[in-house]
Amino acid sequence: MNDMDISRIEQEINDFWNRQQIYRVKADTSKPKYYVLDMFPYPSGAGLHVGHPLGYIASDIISRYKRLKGYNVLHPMGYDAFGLPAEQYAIQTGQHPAITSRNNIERYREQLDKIGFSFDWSREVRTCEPEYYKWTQWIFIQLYNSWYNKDTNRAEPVSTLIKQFEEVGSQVHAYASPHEPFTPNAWKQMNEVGQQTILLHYRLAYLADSWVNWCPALGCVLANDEVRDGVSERGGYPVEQRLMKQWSLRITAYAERLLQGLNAIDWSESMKDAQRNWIGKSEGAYVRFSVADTTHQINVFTTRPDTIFGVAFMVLAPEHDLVERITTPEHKQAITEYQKKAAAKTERDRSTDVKNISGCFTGAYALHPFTQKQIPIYIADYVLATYGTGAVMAVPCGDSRDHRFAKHFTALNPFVNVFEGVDVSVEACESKDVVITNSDFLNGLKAPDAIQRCIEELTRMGIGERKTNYRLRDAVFGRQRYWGEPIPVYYKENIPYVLPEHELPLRLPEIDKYIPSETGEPPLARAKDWKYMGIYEYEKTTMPGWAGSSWYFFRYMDPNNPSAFASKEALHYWQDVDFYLGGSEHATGHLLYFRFWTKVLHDLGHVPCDEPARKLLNQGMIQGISSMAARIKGKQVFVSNDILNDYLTEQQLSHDDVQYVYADIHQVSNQKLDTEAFRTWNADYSTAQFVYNNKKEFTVKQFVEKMSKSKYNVVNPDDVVATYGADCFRMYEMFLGPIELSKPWDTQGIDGVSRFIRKLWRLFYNEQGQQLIHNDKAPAEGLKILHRAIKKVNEDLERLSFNTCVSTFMICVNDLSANKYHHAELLKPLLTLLHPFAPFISEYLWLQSGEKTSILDSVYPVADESLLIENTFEYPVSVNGKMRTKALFPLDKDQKEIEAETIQLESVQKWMEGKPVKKIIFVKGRMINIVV
RNA sequence: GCCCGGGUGGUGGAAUCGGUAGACACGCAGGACUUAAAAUCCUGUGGCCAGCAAUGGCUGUGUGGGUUCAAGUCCCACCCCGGGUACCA
Repeated sequence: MNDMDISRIEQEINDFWNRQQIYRVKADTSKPKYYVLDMFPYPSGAGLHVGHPLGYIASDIISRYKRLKGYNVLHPMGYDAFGLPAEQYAIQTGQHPAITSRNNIERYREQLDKIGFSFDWSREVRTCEPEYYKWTQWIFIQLYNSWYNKDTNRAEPVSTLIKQFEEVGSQVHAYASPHEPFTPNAWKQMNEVGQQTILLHYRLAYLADSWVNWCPALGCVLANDEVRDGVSERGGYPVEQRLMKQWSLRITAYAERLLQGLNAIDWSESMKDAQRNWIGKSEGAYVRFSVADTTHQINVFTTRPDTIFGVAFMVLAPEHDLVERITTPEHKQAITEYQKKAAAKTERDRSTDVKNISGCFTGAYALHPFTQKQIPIYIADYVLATYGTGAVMAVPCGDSRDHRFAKHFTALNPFVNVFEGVDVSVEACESKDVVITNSDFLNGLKAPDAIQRCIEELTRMGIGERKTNYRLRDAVFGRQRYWGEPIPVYYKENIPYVLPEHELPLRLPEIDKYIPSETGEPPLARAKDWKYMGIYEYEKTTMPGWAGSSWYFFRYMDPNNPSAFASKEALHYWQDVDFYLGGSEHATGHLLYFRFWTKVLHDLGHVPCDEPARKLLNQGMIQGISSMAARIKGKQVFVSNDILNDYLTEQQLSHDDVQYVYADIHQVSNQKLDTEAFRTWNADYSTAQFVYNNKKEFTVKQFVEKMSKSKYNVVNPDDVVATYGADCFRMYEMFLGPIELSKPWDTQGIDGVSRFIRKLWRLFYNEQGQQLIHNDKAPAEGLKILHRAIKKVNEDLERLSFNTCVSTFMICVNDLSANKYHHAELLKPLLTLLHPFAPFISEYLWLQSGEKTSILDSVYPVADESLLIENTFEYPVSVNGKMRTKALFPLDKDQKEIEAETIQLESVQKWMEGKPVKKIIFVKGRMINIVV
C-alpha cells in the first residue's frame, strides 16, 4: 500500500476480526474475569449522534486494555427498547412500536459497527423481546412472593411470613403498609380474600394508592416533566393530583441497606451523595398532637423535637386525611378551594416555589403535648403528603419555611424563640449548635441533648417515640402505557394473583390504537379477549422504563438461557460488573433500582452479589453547537453577525428588527456560514441577500444547547468516521476533555488527531510506501521516550484520564519522529499501548510488521522504571514565593550545599535585596523557596 | 427552592499530593517547499509595559475576602452555566 487508505484498512481489519470471532467470550476459569458494562441505549428514531459513543469508546478502551492485561473480559451491548418515544410515535403514525424499535435498533447497530467496538454481539439483549421480558416478569413474581423480614434483615418468601402470622399475628417484624392489627387466630379464620388482602400489605410488589398527575383529557398519568404550569405539555389540558391504585415496589424496606452499601463500592463521592440525599435518612421522632375537642390525633415527624416548645402552628398537607374531618364549617369553603388549587400543582412546582407563600387555616386547633396550649392548624402546599406523615409541627424560630409562613400570616406573630441568645426576627436558625430556652424541662440543654431528653419524655408519656425517617418513597411500578412489559397479574374477586411461572412470558397483546380506552382505562384494556384462562381480567398497566434495565447485566452473562434468567454457573463466574459506565443523570433512577433488584435477588438466593457494580464512571454529555444567522425581519436580508451592530446603526434599525434563524451546523465552519449552501438548503432562503463583513465572510451567532434534530446541530458519528476514520473519531472524542465533563461537539481540533495518526504511519512507512521499521537495537533515548509513555498511559488509564493518554501518545510519536526512531523494539510495544484507543491502525500495522495473530493477543507493555531515572532536576527558585529563576542540581546532592549555592545565584541575590534569609523551603525534586 | 457537577489564553484542555500556570492540540501570524494550491515541515503565539534585540518587569485560573513560605488547587461569602428533582430514558 502506497499511502494510508483508512477506509480500506478499517474494512480489512474488520473482516479479519470477524473471521476470527475475536470478541466472542466464554467463561474461562484460567483467567480472572472482568465485566465492563455500558448503560445500554434507548434506540430512538434519530439514530446515534456523536454524544452516544463517548461512553462506549471509554469502556471499549478499558475492555481492550484489560484484555491485553490478561483478563477474560465480558463487554456486551443491547437495547433498552421499551419506552415512551416509540409509543408516542405509534400514536401519531399507527406503526407498531415493535417495528419502529426493530428498525431503530438496526440503524444503531450499523452505526456502532463502524466505530470498532469490541462488543460480543452474540450476547445482545433487547428488553422488549418476550424471551427477555419473560424474566423481567419472573423477577416481578419473585418480588410479589417476598416480604422483608426485619429480624433476618433480608427479603424472604411469603411462606415464612404466613408461618409467622400463624404464630404471632401482625406482631411480625416486617416492613409493611399500615393496616389493622390481627391475632394468629384471626389470621387462621380469615377467608382467602381476607388473607390475600393482608399479604398485599407485606409483599415487596404490592398494590397501593399513590398520588399521580392525572390528565383527564389525555386519559393518562403524566410525568412532572410532561406538565408545565398545571397543564399537559402535549395539548395543554388541565392536570390534577389524583390518588390511584397502582403497583408499587417496597424499595423503602431496603433504604438502610442501599445507604450502607454505598460505603463498599467504588463510585464517585458525588454520585454516592446524590443517592444518600435521595434516600434522605433523618433521625428524629414521631409526636402525636391531639386535636382540640375531638378524638383525632395528628402524627408528625420531626428531626427537631428539642424545639417543641417553639411550635407556633401545625401544617397538614392539603391531601391529608384529617383535613376533611377537622375543618370547621366556616372555613370549609376556603379549605376546599385551597385544596383544589394545590391539586392543580405538581409536586415539583409545590416544592420549588418558595417565594409565593400560601396556606389556609382549618379553624381547628391542636393541643401542645406539654403546655396544652391551643395551636392553630393550617394546610399548606409546602407540606407534601408523600414525605414523613404529611404533617409538620411548625417552629418558626428553627425552620426557614415555617419562618416564612409565620411572617406571612400575621395571626401567627409573635412566635416563641427557644434559642438562647439567637436573633430569629429576620430568619430562622437551623443550626443545632444552640442552647434551648423558654422550654420548661429542656431549658439550658444543648440541642442534641435536648433532642434526646424530649424523645425520652414523649416516649414516657406515650405520645411519641424515636423514629428514623427516609425521604425515599416506594417506587410506583404501574404505567398507563402500552409499550412496556405486561405485569403478570390477573384478578379474581378483585384480588390480584400472579401467573404461574411456567406460563411466562405474558405477551403484550395487539391493540387497535395505542391510546387509552374509551372508558379511560390504559391502552391494554383495548386488547380483545385478553383474559387469563379466558375468565379473569389481566392487570392493564405495564411496567415502567426502568424495569428491564434493573437486571439486564445478569442476562448478558447467559443471554439465551430458556430455563433461567442466567445459569448458576454463569452467575458464579461473572458475579458482578467490575466497571460500569453511563450518564450521571441516572443517579437516583436507574442506579438505585438496579441496586435494589440486585439485593432482592441476592436475598432470595438467586445471585451471588449484593451490589451490581463495583466501580462506576459517569461520562458527561456531548452537547450541540447551534448556529443562527441574523435576518432582518420581514426581509430576505441576512447580515453577518460581527457587523450587525454597524449595519443596524447605518440602516437606522434596532435589535427588535432582527430575527435569528437556525443554520445547519454542517454549513458552518469557524463561525462562518457557507451562504450558498444555506441558500439551497431551504427553499425559503433561495432569494436571500447576504451582507458580508469586510473579509467577504458571513459569520453566525453560536451557542451551546442539547443536540436535537430541530436545532440543526446534530452531528452524526457516521459522517465523522467516513471523513477521518474510526480511530481518529475515537481518539478525538477522548481528546476533547475529561470523560466526566459535558462539552459541546466541535470538530475544530480533530485535524490534530488526524495528523497524529498520519505521523504514526510515517514511523512505519515513508512517502514512497517503503517500510521503515527495523530490528536494530533501540538507543537508550528511544527506550526512554517509549517507557515514559508506557508509564504515563498506564497511570492515566488507571485514573480514567483518557484525554491525557491521547496527549501522551502525541508526545511520544512527536519525539520518535524527531529522532527518526523506527526500531521494532520501540514501535511494536507502542502499537499495543495504542491499541485500545486506535484499534484499527494498530492492528493493521501490527500485522504488516510480520505478526500472524491479532494484536489483542499481544502482551501489554510494562514500564521499566530503571530507564526513567533522572539524575538532575532543574529547580524553580522562588524568593518570597515568587518564581525568579531556575537552577540545575543533581538529585542526590546534599540539601545544605544546594541551599548555599542557591543563595549565591546572581538573580537570587538581586531579589533578596540584601535582606537576611529567614527560612529556606526545599522540596527535593520539586522546588526551592527562599524567604527573606 | 433543594441536591450534584463545572467556570483556567482566541478555542478544547493540562497542571495526579498545596510547589515552575497554560502540557498536548486547534486556531491565528510569519517562513520553507511548490508555477500554484493542497499536504508537509519550521518559527512565534495569555495580557500589558520597556527594549533594535537578547531579555527584563508587571499582571493573570468566574467575583470578593481569608489561611500559607507558597493557592487554579484549601476555607468563607457571592455570581454565572449544566444535570437531577421520583411516570423522559
